[in-house]
Amino acid sequence: MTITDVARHAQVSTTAVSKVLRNAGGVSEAMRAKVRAAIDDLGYRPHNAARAMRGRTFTIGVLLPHIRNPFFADIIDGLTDEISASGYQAIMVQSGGRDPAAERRASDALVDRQVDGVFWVAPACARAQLEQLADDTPLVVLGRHDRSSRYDCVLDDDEVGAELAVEHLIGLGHRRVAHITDSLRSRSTALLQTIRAATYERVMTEHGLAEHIAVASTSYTEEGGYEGTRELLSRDPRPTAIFAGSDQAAFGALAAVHEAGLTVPGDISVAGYDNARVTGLAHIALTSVDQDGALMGRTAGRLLLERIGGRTAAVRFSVTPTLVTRRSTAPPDPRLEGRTPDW
Amino acid sequence: MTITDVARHAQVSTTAVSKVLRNAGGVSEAMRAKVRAAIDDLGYRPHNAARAMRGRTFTIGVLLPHIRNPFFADIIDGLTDEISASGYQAIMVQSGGRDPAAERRASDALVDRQVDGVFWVAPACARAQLEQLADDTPLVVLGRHDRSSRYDCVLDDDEVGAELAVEHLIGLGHRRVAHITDSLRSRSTALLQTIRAATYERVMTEHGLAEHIAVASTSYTEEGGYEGTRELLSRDPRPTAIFAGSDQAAFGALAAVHEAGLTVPGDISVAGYDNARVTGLAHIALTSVDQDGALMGRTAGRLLLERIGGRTAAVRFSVTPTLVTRRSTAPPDPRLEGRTPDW
DNA sequence: ATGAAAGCGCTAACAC
DNA sequence: GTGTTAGCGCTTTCAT
Repeated sequence: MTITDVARHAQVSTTAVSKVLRNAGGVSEAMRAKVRAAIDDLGYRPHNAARAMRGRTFTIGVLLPHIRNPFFADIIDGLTDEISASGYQAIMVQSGGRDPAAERRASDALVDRQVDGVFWVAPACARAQLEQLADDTPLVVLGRHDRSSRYDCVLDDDEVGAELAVEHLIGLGHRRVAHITDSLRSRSTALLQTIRAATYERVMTEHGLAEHIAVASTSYTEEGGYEGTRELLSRDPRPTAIFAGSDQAAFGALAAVHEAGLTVPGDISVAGYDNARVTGLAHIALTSVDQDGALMGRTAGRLLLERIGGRTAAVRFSVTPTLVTRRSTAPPDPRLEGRTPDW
Repeated sequence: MTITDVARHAQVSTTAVSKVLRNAGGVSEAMRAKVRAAIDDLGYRPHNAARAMRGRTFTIGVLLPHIRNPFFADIIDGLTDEISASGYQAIMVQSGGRDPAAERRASDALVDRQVDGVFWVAPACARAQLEQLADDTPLVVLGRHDRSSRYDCVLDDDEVGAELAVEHLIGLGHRRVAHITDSLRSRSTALLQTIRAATYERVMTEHGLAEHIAVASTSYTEEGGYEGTRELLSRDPRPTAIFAGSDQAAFGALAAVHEAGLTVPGDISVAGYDNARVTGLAHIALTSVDQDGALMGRTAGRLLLERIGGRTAAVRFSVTPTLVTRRSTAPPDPRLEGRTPDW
């Protein structure tokens, strides 16, 4: 079942069919109707590989570090929603996130498959690699702070978000506020974990709490939050609040706190980041920085379609996060603040 | 950079290069070496679309209902692990899971992109649709119980798993054990949610607890577990234990229980199903039926590669689940069992 | 064992 | 506005 069959069945040329298929101009209404009828008659579907040889694949490649984070699901739902009417199909590939070689392979795999555009969530590679990719194919990057004139960026203001969380905890009366970050760093300050961690330190310092800065450098996963919290809890005195750099890490933190026989927020307050749609449904409703993943996903989809459509000027879309206060944060127990007086 | 460039650089024919590329026979060792050198020299990567026109795409299509379930992540990790050395690349597409038309579109999208094989996780469509797909391309299905001679099945024994969970709760002394299931049903008994629910009813009945059967039919998601539990808690007398058909639903259940001012396992025991790798790290460590997602993913990968390699005989791989007991289940509070005596 | 050449199904430049 | 036709890069006969 090829374009030739459709052309024969409709008694027209393959060119005409091709034009109708691509919604290209230069076809009469009558022609369009005839061709559409033939396509429906025959149940014809264009051969993607053949199209890829000369033109579009109508495929958008999505690179995700992994699929364990429900916040990514929010983003993808937004993207899918935005592109669903366009005839484009999103295909997702795991980039691994922590192994540069694996990440590169995943990116190459999409280029090799001739995707019409790439949506890359939280790339860990160097900016140069992104720009190189952007020269090949339209690119939208989510969650990086470095600027580029060759691809679009969608991000939230992580400095504002981290500040909201830390100010919230300090405002509740906490002094020993600890932080869990992701150990993956680049030399630049482009990675969101770097910015969240730096902001944490800045706000602590501004409040005269520099001596209480305590960072566990693990990862933004449940395991990372769990391990990081175990480490933080072993310090003396232990923190009374933990700002985890992601909700997943915060959930791991809750597990570690509970396992240590402590309560949240009685003994320790815990705040997260992302506020994925399900975060409010957690057993301990988690205080979290909200960055509207669905909106970011939708925007990324729109920007990518625009780029595929020919736009070359770079766009930077930044979401301002807000704090959603729930039950996992509360003022510290006065007895836990500072060392026990001597008298 | 095409195969012609490589051929010219190596001073051989394109045929020779093609053979080396595909590890086909009929090439001398010297030829092979020359060609490989040229490929390395030029940094050549085969053009996937061109290959797809005549041969393989070296791509495996994965259909997932969504990416919100960490158990799926376990499965995908297993799959990726298994196929990583084979030169195949997995691309994932969301099937939506609940809308038959969307599911069909997702499946078509993979066929259109000429994937060499499809791995379909928890399809909701009719068996006929699976067989039709299997006629087009090698297919491995995960989580369906209907048998077919045309594709391979990977599944766990959901009857055993559900029995383990319900027997565990009854064994602890619970009588009012409720169940949360997924409302998506097919006419056949092929869907795992149907089997888990039917087994729950069977075991309850066998223990003379038919009158206490209580099923909330929502979905296997956090939201589904939350809504289902709210409904179950509104009954009088309310259940003392809930067997949720998935861990995600169980997490939603925990939230609803907590929100109702009740405790787990003090007032209500909660058991789940799947035991994804992170389940043990939840704030309330969840009792769950373990079905080794990574093993299932690895097996699916192996079976698919075998099928792509030419096997046509159908294989059915079934995992026997086990119960992992954690802190979310305990004997019921005696005061909650039965109505208060009259004396 | 090696190479020449015919397509695979489509798009786009070009002719009418 | 419509049709003819030359490729896109690869695999695969079929000669040699």
